[in-house]
Parts: sequence; C-alpha cells; structure tokens
Amino acid sequence: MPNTKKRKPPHRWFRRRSASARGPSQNSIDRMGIEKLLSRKEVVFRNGRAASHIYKVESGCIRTYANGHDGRRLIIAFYFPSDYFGLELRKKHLISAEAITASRVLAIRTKSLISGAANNIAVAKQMLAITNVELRRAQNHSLLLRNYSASERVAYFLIEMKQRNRQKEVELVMSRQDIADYLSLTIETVSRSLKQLKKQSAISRVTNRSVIVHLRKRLAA
Amino acid sequence: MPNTKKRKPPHRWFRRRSASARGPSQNSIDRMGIEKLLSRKEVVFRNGRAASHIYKVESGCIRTYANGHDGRRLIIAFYFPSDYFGLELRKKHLISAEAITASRVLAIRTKSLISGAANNIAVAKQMLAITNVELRRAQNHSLLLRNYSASERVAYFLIEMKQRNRQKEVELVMSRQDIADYLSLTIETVSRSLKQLKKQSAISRVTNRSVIVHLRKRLAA
DNA sequence: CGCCCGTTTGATTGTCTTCAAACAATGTGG
DNA sequence: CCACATTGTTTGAAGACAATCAAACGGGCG
Repeated sequence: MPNTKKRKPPHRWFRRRSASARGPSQNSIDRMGIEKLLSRKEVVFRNGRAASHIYKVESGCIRTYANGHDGRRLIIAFYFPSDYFGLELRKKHLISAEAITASRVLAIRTKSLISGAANNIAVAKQMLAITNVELRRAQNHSLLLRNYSASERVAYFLIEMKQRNRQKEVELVMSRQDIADYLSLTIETVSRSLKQLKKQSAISRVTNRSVIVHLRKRLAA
Repeated sequence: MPNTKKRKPPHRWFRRRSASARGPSQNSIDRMGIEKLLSRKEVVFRNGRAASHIYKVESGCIRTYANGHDGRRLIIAFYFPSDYFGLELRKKHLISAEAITASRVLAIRTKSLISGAANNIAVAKQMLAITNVELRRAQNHSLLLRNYSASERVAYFLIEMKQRNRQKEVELVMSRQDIADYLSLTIETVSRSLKQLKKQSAISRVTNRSVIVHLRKRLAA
C-alpha cells in the first residue's frame, strides 16, 4: 500500500513575507506569496479541492501524484527548492501534493495571479514560463517511462537527482516506494535494478537514503 | 520499422489569409498566421530544427513524435482541427511533426507571438492557454500509459477518437502502427486488443480505418 | 489480376510483477 | 541500554503480460 494511513495533525504556521527577506532572484509573482511551513508528509493540496494557490519550494521536497484506478499511486513529479508546482488553470486540482520532508514553501494565491496577469505582462509571462517548464518536465518523464527498461529508468532517475544535488554522494530524500511510484515500477524491481547497477559499478555505497553515482550520463546500458 | 523511408517532395503552397475567411472563433493569434497545405506524410517540422512557427490545424490530422533510443518512434500526440501544436519556447524543436493525411494548417510565426505577447495581454494569455492544454494532454496521456493494460489503452484511445468524431462509426485516420506508437505497444498487441474488445462486444465492425465504438466510458475492463 | 503493404494470427521468449519471507533500520517503552 | 514492535528494504521463486519472431491473410492500387 503506497498510501500513508496516519498523518501528523496539520499544525501549520503562516508567516507574512518581508520584502527584503529573499535574495536577488525575487520574481514579481513571488512577492505575492506567503511562507508556509510543512511538516513531513503534510498534504499541500488534494485532488478535487479548489486550486486556490500555486507554490514555490524554498526548502525540502514535494511530491505530486495521481491515484491509479487500482489503488496504485502514480507520482508525477518531485519538486525541489526554486521549483514551482500546483499551477492549475481550472477550478480544481486534478492531482495531489505532499511534503516528503519538512519543507518551506511560498504560497501564492491564484486570484492574485489572475488579476496580476490581467495588467502585468511580467506576471503573465512568468505563468507561461512555469507552465512551459512543467510541460517539458512531463514530456521528458513520459519519454523516460516509454523508452527505457527498469534499470535504465532507475539510472536516469539517479542522474536526475544528482543534477539537483551536486555531490558525489547523492542524497535521496524519498523512499524506494516513492522512486517506484515515480518510475512506474515496483519496489522490488527498483531494488533489483540498484543491485544490478551496483554490480556494473555504475553506482556504489547504496544505502536507504543515499547513493554514490559515478557516471554523468549515458549511464543506462 | 515505424519510420517512413520515402517521402513525397515537399511541394507546398502558402496562401495569405483573408480576414473574413474564418468563422466567429477567430482568435487574436490566428490573425497572424498564414495557411499552409500539407500533403500526406509531409513533415511540418523536425526535431532539432529552429522553432520558427506554431500551428493550428484547420483540417486533416497531424502527429508529433520523438525518436526512441532504439529506433522506436514514440508518438506524443495526434492533433485535429482547432488544435494548436508546435509551441516551443526554446530555439529548437525537441520533437517532430508530420501530417498523417493531407491537411491544412495555419502557421504563426513565433516572433510575432513573442512581440505580440510583449504588449498584448490577450496574446500572452492565449499562449498560456495553449501550453496549459498541452500540459494537460501530456499528463493524461502519461497516466493512460502508466495506469492501464494494453487493451484498456486501446479502449481509451478509441473513446478519445470518438469524442473528436461524434458518430457511431469512428473513422481512424491513422494506421495501426501509429496507434501502437502512441500507446507504446506493438502493432500485434493492438491487433489482439481490438480482437478482444470485439469479443467483449465493446466495439464492432473493425476495419482498417474505422470502428464502431459502443461504450462511452468505463469501456476498459 | 497480381503485387505490395498493412494487418492478423500463432508460438515462444523475456521482463517485470506478484507473492512470500528474510533482513535491516528506526523508533519506543520499560 | 536493550527487547521489541514497526516500518522499509532486499532476496527468491513462480506467474502474467506484452514483445518478439515467424508466417499467413487481406485489401488497395498499379
């Protein structure tokens, strides 16, 4: 069962943003947001609920997912600091989002965005850019799943993680189940793929939450 | 081999659009386009080439695809009249597009779009809408492939085609190979799935280019 | 009519899933 | 601090589904 049963009480804190709190890459839409602290496994939004905000990750990691028709969980994406997620032009969210670890996000009201876009070209352009990044991500993910075998998918996944986290030792913030649900595999297959990659010495020092990834690209056989 | 070998000489005609030629749903960006007639299997744009235009289908059907690492062709989408395709914010196309049948499209320069978006909110909004539709399509397609078995995929594909083409007898403009490459299956599996669906009397009168689809949804077993 | 290409059908193989159990890591209360 | 429960990960054996290989069939076009 991929889905978690028990969940921490959603004891969340909101905080007004101070205009000077952020770095120089302060985008126009970020000013509209307020910070929100999320505890591990806390739900950000849920499938079917009103799409009232979009979010920007400041720290931690978020996963979005849909529910498969047989109860399987299909992870759509992992979001890391500086990534936007949850942009939905319709009334309701079609997917769900949860924090994997304790995280800090910026929550931006969609109403502000809509009204902002109506008279501010910069806002409209940024919304387009965010949607476009998301489209590209979705297409790449889809091609990954369609094109590659189990251990190739795992390999590319690790490379993807490495690019975020520029060190030899890649820290995996997500569980095997998360990886499996992202790659549309089972945890057993993920485990066996890791074993195989280790045997090929494409990776080493595999622990529950970290791997050392050796090859930069063309890792997959 | 999914890829076609021989191709008609690209003898294309351009035609200036007359402002009154179109119906009432004339969108602002459509005015910027010129009509282009495409013959069967003619290439609209190719992976790696400059992304100079976006397109709107007026008649016919277009397929977009990427090339798999083992030479397989991965069809990303089919586009029908009123659909936009080819919107790419980067310099180069990452995918290719071809006409399946003889088609008429509207070709809109991306430069016009960019400059239009800079001072016309309506243009920016429309670009956002187009990208968002594409994102939704990509996500649905991905979920379809991840979530369903071979014959379920075929069933949903037929429903999708039926929604475009509101008649009992659904005309399939594309070949089995196209369907297979869209659903990430082989032609053999598509054929067997159709057979099975016919046995379940979910469909009937299966010919090379048409099917009668009985169930509206929840067709899949 | 006969060729050619696309489609169907059949037999076999391979990859991933499923089921089952051992194992490791993490956390809890005594 | 250890015994124990709990959860997550690995390993093994068997089975399922779609791919592959191979050949027959059928329809459209010269």
